[in-house]
Amino acid sequence: MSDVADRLLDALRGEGHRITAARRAICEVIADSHDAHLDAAAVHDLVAEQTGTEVNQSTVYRTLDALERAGLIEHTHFGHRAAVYHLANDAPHRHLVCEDCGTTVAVAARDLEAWTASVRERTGFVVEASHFALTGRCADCAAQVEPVPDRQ
Amino acid sequence: MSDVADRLLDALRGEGHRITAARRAICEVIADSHDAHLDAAAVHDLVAEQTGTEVNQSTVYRTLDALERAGLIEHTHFGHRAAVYHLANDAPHRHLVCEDCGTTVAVAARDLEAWTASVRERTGFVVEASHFALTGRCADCAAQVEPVPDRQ
DNA sequence: GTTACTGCAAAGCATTTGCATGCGT
DNA sequence: ACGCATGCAAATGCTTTGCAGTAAC
Repeated sequence: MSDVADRLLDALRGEGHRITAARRAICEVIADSHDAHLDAAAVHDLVAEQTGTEVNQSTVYRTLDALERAGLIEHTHFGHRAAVYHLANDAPHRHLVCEDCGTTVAVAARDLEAWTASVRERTGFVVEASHFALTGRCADCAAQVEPVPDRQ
Repeated sequence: MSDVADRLLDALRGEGHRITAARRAICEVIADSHDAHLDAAAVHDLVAEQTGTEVNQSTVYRTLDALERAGLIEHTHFGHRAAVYHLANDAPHRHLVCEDCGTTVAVAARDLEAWTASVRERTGFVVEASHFALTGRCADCAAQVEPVPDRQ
Protein backbone atom coordinates (compact mmCIF):
# COMPACT_ATOMS: atom_id res chain seq x y z
CA MET A 1 0.00 0.00 0.00
CA SER A 2 1.96 2.97 1.22
CA ASP A 3 5.45 3.40 -0.10
CA VAL A 4 6.65 3.89 3.46
CA ALA A 5 5.53 0.39 4.31
CA ASP A 6 7.36 -0.89 1.25
CA ARG A 7 10.48 0.91 2.31
CA LEU A 8 10.32 -0.79 5.71
CA LEU A 9 9.75 -4.19 4.16
CA ASP A 10 12.53 -3.71 1.63
CA ALA A 11 14.91 -2.77 4.38
CA LEU A 12 13.97 -5.87 6.37
CA ARG A 13 14.46 -8.00 3.28
CA GLY A 14 17.81 -6.32 2.72
CA GLU A 15 18.90 -7.50 6.16
CA GLY A 16 18.07 -11.07 5.24
CA HIS A 17 14.74 -11.20 7.01
CA ARG A 18 11.76 -12.96 5.53
CA ILE A 19 8.62 -11.10 4.61
CA THR A 20 5.53 -12.59 6.16
CA ALA A 21 1.89 -11.57 6.37
CA ALA A 22 2.44 -10.50 9.97
CA ARG A 23 5.36 -8.25 9.09
CA ARG A 24 3.58 -6.80 6.12
CA ALA A 25 0.61 -5.92 8.30
CA ILE A 26 2.73 -4.47 11.08
CA CYS A 27 4.75 -2.36 8.66
CA GLU A 28 1.58 -1.01 7.11
CA VAL A 29 0.26 0.04 10.48
CA ILE A 30 3.55 1.68 11.42
CA ALA A 31 3.73 3.44 8.07
CA ASP A 32 0.17 4.70 8.31
CA SER A 33 0.49 5.83 11.90
CA HIS A 34 2.92 8.53 10.79
CA ASP A 35 3.84 10.64 13.77
CA ALA A 36 1.52 8.87 16.18
CA HIS A 37 3.19 7.11 19.08
CA LEU A 38 1.92 3.56 19.31
CA ASP A 39 2.72 1.05 21.96
CA ALA A 40 2.97 -2.65 21.22
CA ALA A 41 -0.63 -3.28 22.23
CA ALA A 42 -1.87 -0.50 19.97
CA VAL A 43 0.10 -1.93 17.07
CA HIS A 44 -1.43 -5.31 17.76
CA ASP A 45 -4.96 -3.90 17.82
CA LEU A 46 -4.50 -1.71 14.77
CA VAL A 47 -3.13 -4.64 12.81
CA ALA A 48 -6.31 -6.56 13.55
CA GLU A 49 -8.51 -3.55 12.80
CA GLN A 50 -6.86 -2.28 9.66
CA THR A 51 -5.66 -5.46 8.03
CA GLY A 52 -7.89 -8.15 9.48
CA THR A 53 -4.80 -10.15 10.39
CA GLU A 54 -4.66 -11.56 13.87
CA VAL A 55 -1.02 -11.39 14.93
CA ASN A 56 0.26 -12.63 18.24
CA GLN A 57 1.60 -10.04 20.64
CA SER A 58 4.96 -11.80 20.77
CA THR A 59 5.26 -11.45 17.04
CA VAL A 60 4.51 -7.77 17.33
CA TYR A 61 7.34 -7.37 19.81
CA ARG A 62 9.72 -9.42 17.69
CA THR A 63 8.90 -7.50 14.55
CA LEU A 64 9.20 -4.14 16.26
CA ASP A 65 12.54 -5.32 17.56
CA ALA A 66 13.68 -6.30 14.07
CA LEU A 67 12.59 -2.93 12.70
CA GLU A 68 14.44 -1.18 15.47
CA ARG A 69 17.63 -3.17 14.97
CA ALA A 70 17.47 -2.19 11.33
CA GLY A 71 17.32 1.44 12.42
CA LEU A 72 13.90 1.97 10.89
CA ILE A 73 11.96 2.74 14.03
CA GLU A 74 12.77 3.82 17.56
CA HIS A 75 11.03 3.36 20.84
CA THR A 76 10.61 5.80 23.67
CA HIS A 77 9.50 5.23 27.24
CA PHE A 78 6.69 7.50 28.32
CA GLY A 79 6.84 7.58 32.08
CA HIS A 80 5.48 4.41 33.60
CA ARG A 81 3.53 3.40 30.57
CA ALA A 82 4.41 0.95 27.83
CA ALA A 83 7.11 1.91 25.36
CA VAL A 84 5.90 3.68 22.23
CA TYR A 85 7.31 3.27 18.74
CA HIS A 86 7.68 5.71 15.88
CA LEU A 87 9.49 5.98 12.57
CA ALA A 88 13.15 6.78 12.98
CA ASN A 89 13.19 9.55 10.39
CA ASP A 90 10.74 11.76 12.23
CA ALA A 91 11.97 15.20 13.11
CA PRO A 92 14.28 14.83 16.11
CA HIS A 93 12.34 15.76 19.17
CA ARG A 94 12.08 15.17 22.90
CA HIS A 95 8.97 14.11 24.69
CA LEU A 96 7.50 15.65 27.78
CA VAL A 97 4.92 13.54 29.59
CA CYS A 98 2.56 14.88 32.21
CA GLU A 99 2.74 12.65 35.27
CA ASP A 100 -0.83 13.52 36.21
CA CYS A 101 -2.88 13.27 33.03
CA GLY A 102 -0.50 11.57 30.62
CA THR A 103 -0.59 14.35 28.06
CA THR A 104 2.52 14.41 25.93
CA VAL A 105 4.23 17.43 24.43
CA ALA A 106 7.01 17.33 21.90
CA VAL A 107 9.81 19.86 21.85
CA ALA A 108 12.51 20.21 19.24
CA ALA A 109 15.68 18.37 20.08
CA ARG A 110 17.80 21.38 19.25
CA ASP A 111 16.73 23.39 22.26
CA LEU A 112 18.44 20.96 24.58
CA GLU A 113 21.65 20.88 22.64
CA ALA A 114 23.41 23.64 24.50
CA TRP A 115 22.95 21.68 27.68
CA THR A 116 23.89 18.27 26.30
CA ALA A 117 26.98 19.77 24.68
CA SER A 118 28.13 21.27 27.94
CA VAL A 119 27.50 18.01 29.78
CA ARG A 120 29.52 16.17 27.20
CA GLU A 121 32.39 18.57 27.50
CA ARG A 122 32.49 18.43 31.27
CA THR A 123 31.78 14.75 31.88
CA GLY A 124 32.16 12.96 28.56
CA PHE A 125 28.62 11.70 28.96
CA VAL A 126 26.65 11.70 25.72
CA VAL A 127 23.03 12.40 26.63
CA GLU A 128 20.50 10.66 24.42
CA ALA A 129 17.35 12.20 25.78
CA SER A 130 14.99 10.72 23.22
CA HIS A 131 14.89 7.19 24.58
CA PHE A 132 13.22 8.18 27.79
CA ALA A 133 10.68 10.95 27.89
CA LEU A 134 11.10 13.79 30.34
CA THR A 135 8.36 14.05 32.91
CA GLY A 136 6.67 16.88 34.69
CA ARG A 137 3.30 18.54 34.67
CA CYS A 138 1.44 19.97 31.70
CA ALA A 139 0.12 23.52 31.82
CA ASP A 140 -3.34 22.45 32.99
CA CYS A 141 -2.20 20.07 35.72
CA ALA A 142 0.49 22.45 36.90
CA ALA A 143 -2.17 25.14 37.24
CA GLN A 144 -4.28 22.88 39.45
CA VAL A 145 -1.41 22.21 41.81
CA GLU A 146 -0.44 25.85 41.92
CA PRO A 147 -3.54 27.91 41.00
CA VAL A 148 -1.74 31.18 40.39
CA PRO A 149 1.66 30.24 38.96
CA ASP A 150 3.99 33.15 39.19
CA ARG A 151 5.91 33.64 35.98
CA GLN A 152 9.04 33.31 38.08
CA MET B 1 21.04 5.37 66.09
CA SER B 2 21.61 8.12 63.60
CA ASP B 3 19.72 11.32 64.14
CA VAL B 4 18.70 11.22 60.50
CA ALA B 5 16.84 7.98 61.12
CA ASP B 6 15.19 9.56 64.14
CA ARG B 7 14.11 12.50 62.03
CA LEU B 8 12.49 10.15 59.55
CA LEU B 9 10.73 8.20 62.27
CA ASP B 10 9.56 11.34 64.02
CA ALA B 11 8.13 12.65 60.79
CA LEU B 12 6.29 9.38 60.22
CA ARG B 13 4.95 9.50 63.75
CA GLY B 14 3.90 13.08 63.18
CA GLU B 15 1.77 11.93 60.27
CA GLY B 16 -0.04 9.48 62.50
CA HIS B 17 1.90 6.42 61.44
CA ARG B 18 2.94 3.73 63.85
CA ILE B 19 6.57 2.98 64.52
CA THR B 20 7.41 -0.67 64.05
CA ALA B 21 10.61 -2.67 64.00
CA ALA B 22 10.39 -2.86 60.23
CA ARG B 23 10.09 0.90 59.82
CA ARG B 24 12.84 1.56 62.31
CA ALA B 25 15.16 -0.77 60.41
CA ILE B 26 14.26 0.68 57.02
CA CYS B 27 14.75 4.23 58.21
CA GLU B 28 18.14 3.35 59.63
CA VAL B 29 19.25 1.88 56.33
CA ILE B 30 17.99 4.88 54.39
CA ALA B 31 19.64 7.26 56.84
CA ASP B 32 22.95 5.44 56.69
CA SER B 33 22.97 5.10 52.93
CA HIS B 34 23.34 8.86 52.65
CA ASP B 35 23.74 9.76 49.00
CA ALA B 36 23.69 6.18 47.72
CA HIS B 37 20.83 5.26 45.45
CA LEU B 38 19.14 2.12 46.68
CA ASP B 39 16.37 0.23 45.01
CA ALA B 40 13.72 -1.60 47.00
CA ALA B 41 15.59 -4.91 46.81
CA ALA B 42 18.78 -3.29 48.08
CA VAL B 43 16.90 -1.74 50.98
CA HIS B 44 15.44 -5.13 51.78
CA ASP B 45 18.85 -6.81 51.74
CA LEU B 46 20.60 -4.07 53.70
CA VAL B 47 17.91 -4.20 56.34
CA ALA B 48 18.62 -7.89 56.82
CA GLU B 49 22.37 -7.35 56.77
CA GLN B 50 22.65 -4.30 58.97
CA THR B 51 19.84 -4.84 61.43
CA GLY B 52 19.24 -8.58 61.36
CA THR B 53 15.54 -7.93 60.79
CA GLU B 54 13.88 -9.92 58.05
CA VAL B 55 11.33 -7.60 56.49
CA ASN B 56 9.01 -8.60 53.71
CA GLN B 57 9.54 -6.89 50.38
CA SER B 58 5.94 -5.62 50.38
CA THR B 59 6.60 -3.90 53.64
CA VAL B 60 9.67 -2.28 52.18
CA TYR B 61 7.60 -0.90 49.34
CA ARG B 62 4.86 0.27 51.66
CA THR B 63 7.31 1.97 54.01
CA LEU B 64 9.19 3.64 51.18
CA ASP B 65 5.85 4.82 49.91
CA ALA B 66 4.94 6.25 53.31
CA LEU B 67 8.29 8.02 53.52
CA GLU B 68 7.81 9.44 50.07
CA ARG B 69 4.28 10.67 50.78
CA ALA B 70 5.68 12.42 53.82
CA GLY B 71 8.16 14.16 51.53
CA LEU B 72 11.15 12.59 53.26
CA ILE B 73 12.52 10.58 50.36
CA GLU B 74 12.13 10.57 46.60
CA HIS B 75 12.48 7.92 44.00
CA THR B 76 14.02 8.11 40.56
CA HIS B 77 13.78 5.71 37.65
CA PHE B 78 17.16 4.70 36.27
CA GLY B 79 16.50 3.52 32.76
CA HIS B 80 14.96 0.08 32.72
CA ARG B 81 16.09 -0.83 36.18
CA ALA B 82 14.18 -0.72 39.42
CA ALA B 83 13.43 2.66 40.92
CA VAL B 84 16.02 4.00 43.35
CA TYR B 85 15.34 5.96 46.51
CA HIS B 86 17.26 8.73 48.22
CA LEU B 87 16.74 11.32 50.90
CA ALA B 88 14.72 14.27 49.70
CA ASN B 89 17.05 16.90 51.09
CA ASP B 90 20.02 15.89 48.96
CA ALA B 91 21.43 18.57 46.72
CA PRO B 92 19.09 18.90 43.73
CA HIS B 93 20.60 16.99 40.86
CA ARG B 94 19.75 15.14 37.69
CA HIS B 95 20.87 11.64 36.90
CA LEU B 96 22.48 10.44 33.71
CA VAL B 97 22.48 6.68 33.22
CA CYS B 98 24.64 4.89 30.69
CA GLU B 99 22.46 2.56 28.66
CA ASP B 100 25.38 0.22 28.04
CA CYS B 101 27.12 -0.23 31.35
CA GLY B 102 24.68 1.29 33.82
CA THR B 103 27.10 3.83 35.18
CA THR B 104 25.35 6.83 36.65
CA VAL B 105 26.54 10.42 36.66
CA ALA B 106 24.95 13.24 38.59
CA VAL B 107 24.81 16.78 37.29
CA ALA B 108 23.61 19.85 39.14
CA ALA B 109 19.97 20.66 38.55
CA ARG B 110 20.74 24.28 37.88
CA ASP B 111 22.41 23.65 34.54
CA LEU B 112 19.14 22.52 33.03
CA GLU B 113 17.17 25.45 34.35
CA ALA B 114 17.61 27.70 31.36
CA TRP B 115 16.05 25.03 29.20
CA THR B 116 13.21 24.11 31.54
CA ALA B 117 12.38 27.79 32.01
CA SER B 118 12.12 28.32 28.28
CA VAL B 119 9.98 25.23 27.87
CA ARG B 120 7.69 26.47 30.58
CA GLU B 121 7.35 29.85 28.96
CA ARG B 122 6.58 28.47 25.55
CA THR B 123 4.38 25.49 26.43
CA GLY B 124 3.37 25.87 30.06
CA PHE B 125 4.88 22.47 30.70
CA VAL B 126 6.75 22.26 34.00
CA VAL B 127 9.60 19.80 33.50
CA GLU B 128 10.48 17.77 36.56
CA ALA B 129 13.55 16.01 35.29
CA SER B 130 14.51 14.38 38.55
CA HIS B 131 11.89 11.65 38.59
CA PHE B 132 13.24 9.93 35.52
CA ALA B 133 16.93 9.79 34.81
CA LEU B 134 18.26 10.93 31.48
CA THR B 135 19.93 8.23 29.46
CA GLY B 136 22.80 8.12 27.05
CA ARG B 137 26.31 6.77 27.01
CA CYS B 138 29.08 7.38 29.50
CA ALA B 139 32.46 8.59 28.32
CA ASP B 140 33.91 5.07 28.15
CA CYS B 141 31.03 3.44 26.34
CA ALA B 142 30.65 6.36 23.97
CA ALA B 143 34.33 5.99 23.10
CA GLN B 144 33.84 2.33 22.23
CA VAL B 145 31.01 3.08 19.84
CA GLU B 146 32.85 5.96 18.25
CA PRO B 147 36.60 5.38 18.85
CA VAL B 148 37.70 8.88 17.87
CA PRO B 149 34.89 11.18 18.92
CA ASP B 150 35.20 14.50 17.19
CA ARG B 151 34.63 17.37 19.56
CA GLN B 152 31.84 18.47 17.25
C1' DG C 1 15.01 -28.52 2.14
C1' DT C 2 16.65 -25.33 5.25
C1' DT C 3 15.84 -22.39 8.96
C1' DA C 4 13.67 -18.16 10.09
C1' DC C 5 9.09 -16.86 11.77
C1' DT C 6 4.98 -17.80 14.27
C1' DG C 7 1.74 -18.89 18.02
C1' DC C 8 1.25 -20.44 22.42
C1' DA C 9 2.16 -20.68 27.00
C1' DA C 10 5.06 -19.78 30.51
C1' DA C 11 8.50 -17.15 32.70
C1' DG C 12 10.53 -12.71 34.11
C1' DC C 13 10.84 -8.49 36.65
C1' DA C 14 9.33 -4.66 39.55
C1' DT C 15 5.58 -3.43 41.90
C1' DT C 16 0.88 -3.68 43.91
C1' DT C 17 -2.93 -5.66 46.34
C1' DG C 18 -6.34 -8.64 49.13
C1' DC C 19 -6.72 -10.79 53.19
C1' DA C 20 -6.07 -12.75 57.74
C1' DT C 21 -3.05 -12.22 61.62
C1' DG C 22 -0.53 -9.51 64.86
C1' DC C 23 1.36 -5.56 67.15
C1' DG C 24 1.63 -0.45 68.28
C1' DT C 25 -0.95 2.91 70.51
C1' DA D 1 -9.48 -2.87 72.30
C1' DC D 2 -9.03 -0.54 68.11
C1' DG D 3 -7.10 -0.51 63.72
C1' DC D 4 -2.89 0.26 61.23
C1' DA D 5 1.04 -2.59 59.73
C1' DT D 6 2.76 -6.94 58.41
C1' DG D 7 3.56 -11.35 55.87
C1' DC D 8 2.12 -14.16 52.44
C1' DA D 9 0.61 -15.23 48.11
C1' DA D 10 -1.44 -13.98 44.18
C1' DA D 11 -2.23 -10.52 40.69
C1' DT D 12 -0.59 -6.90 37.81
C1' DG D 13 1.44 -4.88 33.44
C1' DC D 14 4.93 -5.01 30.06
C1' DT D 15 8.06 -7.70 27.83
C1' DT D 16 10.86 -11.81 26.83
C1' DT D 17 11.68 -16.62 25.91
C1' DG D 18 11.48 -21.82 24.96
C1' DC D 19 9.51 -24.84 22.10
C1' DA D 20 7.33 -27.21 18.35
C1' DG D 21 4.91 -26.49 14.14
C1' DT D 22 4.68 -23.75 9.76
C1' DA D 23 5.85 -21.17 6.02
C1' DA D 24 9.32 -18.19 3.33
C1' DC D 25 13.22 -18.52 0.72
